[in-house]
Amino acid sequence: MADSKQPRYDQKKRAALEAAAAVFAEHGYHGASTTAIAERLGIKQGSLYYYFKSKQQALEEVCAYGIEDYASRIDGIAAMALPFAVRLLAVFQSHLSAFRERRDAMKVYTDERLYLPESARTELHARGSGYRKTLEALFARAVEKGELRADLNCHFAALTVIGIGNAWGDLIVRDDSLDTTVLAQQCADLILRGVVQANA
Amino acid sequence: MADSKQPRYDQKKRAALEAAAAVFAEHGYHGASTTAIAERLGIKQGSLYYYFKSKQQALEEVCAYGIEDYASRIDGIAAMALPFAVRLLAVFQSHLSAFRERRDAMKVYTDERLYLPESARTELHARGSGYRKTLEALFARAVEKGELRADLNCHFAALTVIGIGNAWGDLIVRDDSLDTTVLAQQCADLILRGVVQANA
DNA sequence: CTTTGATTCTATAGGGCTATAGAATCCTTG
DNA sequence: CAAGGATTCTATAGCCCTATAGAATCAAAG
Repeated sequence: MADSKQPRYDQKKRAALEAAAAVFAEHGYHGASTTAIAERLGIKQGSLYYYFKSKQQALEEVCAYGIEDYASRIDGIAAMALPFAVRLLAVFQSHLSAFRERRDAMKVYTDERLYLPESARTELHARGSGYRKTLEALFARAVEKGELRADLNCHFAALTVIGIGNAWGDLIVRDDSLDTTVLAQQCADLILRGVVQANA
Repeated sequence: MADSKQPRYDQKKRAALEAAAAVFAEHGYHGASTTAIAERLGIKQGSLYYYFKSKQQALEEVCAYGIEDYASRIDGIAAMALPFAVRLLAVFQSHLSAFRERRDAMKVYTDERLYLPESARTELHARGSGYRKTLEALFARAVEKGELRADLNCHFAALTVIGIGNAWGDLIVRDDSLDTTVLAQQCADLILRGVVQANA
């Protein structure tokens, strides 16, 4: 009973989440209509409220879904003992593939989460700033070990890396032909070495 | 007659543009109501249509206003014969102060222009991709001169620089305490030298 | 003071949207 | 098949929104 019913519901709930993500991503939260989300799911507008209490709750869930695995993956990267260069590559790789795999939800998380009320944003904010802090610590440790310049501002560097990831994520979402693996390598390479001639 | 009337109109039209920019920036295009824009201007909702043909046209004008000086300034930078490092700093400086000086309009340009119909986006797109091409050429020339690594992907580098500028611009808009001069220096420094120890 | 054009106001048509309530249908299980 | 819960549908209340039309007000010029 509970075995056969739950999976069916969960499956459709997931589909509802993805439909909401897709419509939010395309039209923005305010520009999206519950009718459009329902249509994408193949049900009528009113039926959507079987899965979501309200439009706003749908946004909350899409945002949480978007950041979920993206945020958790960095802990894995931080746990491994690897050279900084490898870790940084992994960070970009993870960031960019999150945009590929959950493109709509990630886009919604980055672009639409502002429209949530303070209370709803708090939990999301914790995940997001946890990500930033972990990344920052990753830089700091590499500086201590002498892998990176001693004068590096780690806070600045971490925010910039996230910014680059989001900027390319935005482009990835709109261009399927972009190769995330190549892109991640280019990003890591740029941040590591800069653009100046090594012997200059 | 034409001397005394036009200035009065132009002044208020500009104010209307800035009111629209502020409300679009805060609530997004779809989330913004013409009532809110009018209220900020101190007039009634219906009166707004004396200045704008439609809500969409207001968005177009705000976007154009946002990108206007930002896009034109890079031509000045490209025209001057200066070392690449100085130019890159100027690019970041110009990009970030555009977000400071026209914060709302710039934010609207970057976040909301997608909601314009194709036709309206074409002209804006020309300005935007002109900016990108100029920046790309700037990188390419520096590579030719041996100032930068020969293996640098200039297209990638230009897009990343723009991405960084927009990412920090987003943060600047929401945090007045950030110093754009310092930030521009940090950005330029990071891109030029990277994070790795010079003697590593 | 009167005229004339510029600017703003009031009022409203017409539409779309969210959320709810209750009926209908489906599907499983006994 | 019959019962009961799960899922979807129909219909609608109630709200806010954009855009327009025509009246009212203001301000400069004669």
